[in-house]
Amino acid sequence: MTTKQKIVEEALVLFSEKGYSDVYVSDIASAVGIKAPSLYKHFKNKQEIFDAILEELKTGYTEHTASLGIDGNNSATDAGIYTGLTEEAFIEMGKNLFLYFLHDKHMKLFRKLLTLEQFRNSELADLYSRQYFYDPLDYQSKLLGFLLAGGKFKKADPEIMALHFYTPIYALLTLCDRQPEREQEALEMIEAHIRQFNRIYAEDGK
Amino acid sequence: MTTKQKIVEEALVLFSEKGYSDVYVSDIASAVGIKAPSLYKHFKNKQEIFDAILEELKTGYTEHTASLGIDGNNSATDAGIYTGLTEEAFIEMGKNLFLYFLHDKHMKLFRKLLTLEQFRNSELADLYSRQYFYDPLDYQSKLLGFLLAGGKFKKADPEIMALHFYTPIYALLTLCDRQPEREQEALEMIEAHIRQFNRIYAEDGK
DNA sequence: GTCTATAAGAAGATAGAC
DNA sequence: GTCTATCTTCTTATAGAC
Repeated sequence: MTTKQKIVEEALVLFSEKGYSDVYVSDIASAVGIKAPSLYKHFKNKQEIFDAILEELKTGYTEHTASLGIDGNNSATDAGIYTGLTEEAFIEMGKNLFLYFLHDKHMKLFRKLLTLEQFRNSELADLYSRQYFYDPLDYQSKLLGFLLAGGKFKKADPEIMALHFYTPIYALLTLCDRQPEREQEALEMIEAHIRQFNRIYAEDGK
Repeated sequence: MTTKQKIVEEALVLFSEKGYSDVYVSDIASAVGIKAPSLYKHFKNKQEIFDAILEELKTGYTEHTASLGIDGNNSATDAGIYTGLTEEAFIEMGKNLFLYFLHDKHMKLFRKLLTLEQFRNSELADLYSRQYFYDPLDYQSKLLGFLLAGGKFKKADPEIMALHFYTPIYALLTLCDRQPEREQEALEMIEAHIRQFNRIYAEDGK
């Protein structure tokens, strides 16, 4: 890995914990293992390091969503997978999704960065909303729309159903970002949540 | 209002937008209408201003929760109110709760402050979790427990039911903190959410 | 590309007049 | 209690040697 890449990487770690202003150029340099002035051979100034992080965040997210087929192209095949799932497998899938969001290094760092900078940067506010509200809801609602069409659930608005499925996971995610020691408790709530979600949305009499 | 109170008030406004480090003592002084050195006649240093805000947050929240009866004493009477509600009134109540959280000046400022400082101060992390996760869920689950006992809903775990009721509202609240222009859209989602919540938790055949 | 030395300026805090 | 002037420290950034 080049020094330039290391700088971006270490800066992201620091910014995600303390926010832009409380991270000093010398902190980043230290983390990389060089002195602050050397850093200016790679970036014009501190802001340019932050911008490089943003670029990575944006391109990375675009690639990620494209691969997930959030544009809707893959939902049909995804639904094919889900319709055959048992409740236990469904729960395992929910937990795994939560754990991926929670522990994937770049996901976590970017999410915390967005949390800290959302009120001062409207571009980041928009990115946060898309990444942790609209896109997951879109994806889930398309998926649930297919399951609904397949008769797996009682008739309901798939968008609200997605809200009911996703927002508990979202709330627990932000809880664990803040207090990682609550992860076990969060996982137990997710399991109970999905079990009850399945039950209340199950067709009458099931 | 004393100058000291004005300082705390204006500092809160500024901290909630930009976070502790990006607000300068001179900014606070300006907002109050004095010069920075004058401010040191009222507070020993910048941190002491922040601490005064925290004190206000903590005492204010204690009083607020006590008045709401989050300790459980009032849930019975509250349930008495809710059992007689029509769906429309239930929706109106949900919207009003959301709007109160969203627009009440101190609620909003403190919430944004907690959001910005949660990763650097474990006391604030804990306060955030209590204030926007555990306490609302406790309150709602007690309330829903009474409604469940009254036969208004199908049998379910009231804690998870509270999760299903509250977390969509929480997610929309944080969305609107970030992007206030989405308030109308959020209100519409809350209405649709509560309608569907009532329907899926309704006893079979209702 | 990395270093030491240092400039330039910002921000917190104090001294002392009024 | 508020002000102007000032001190101190911290932080970004540059200069120039290696």
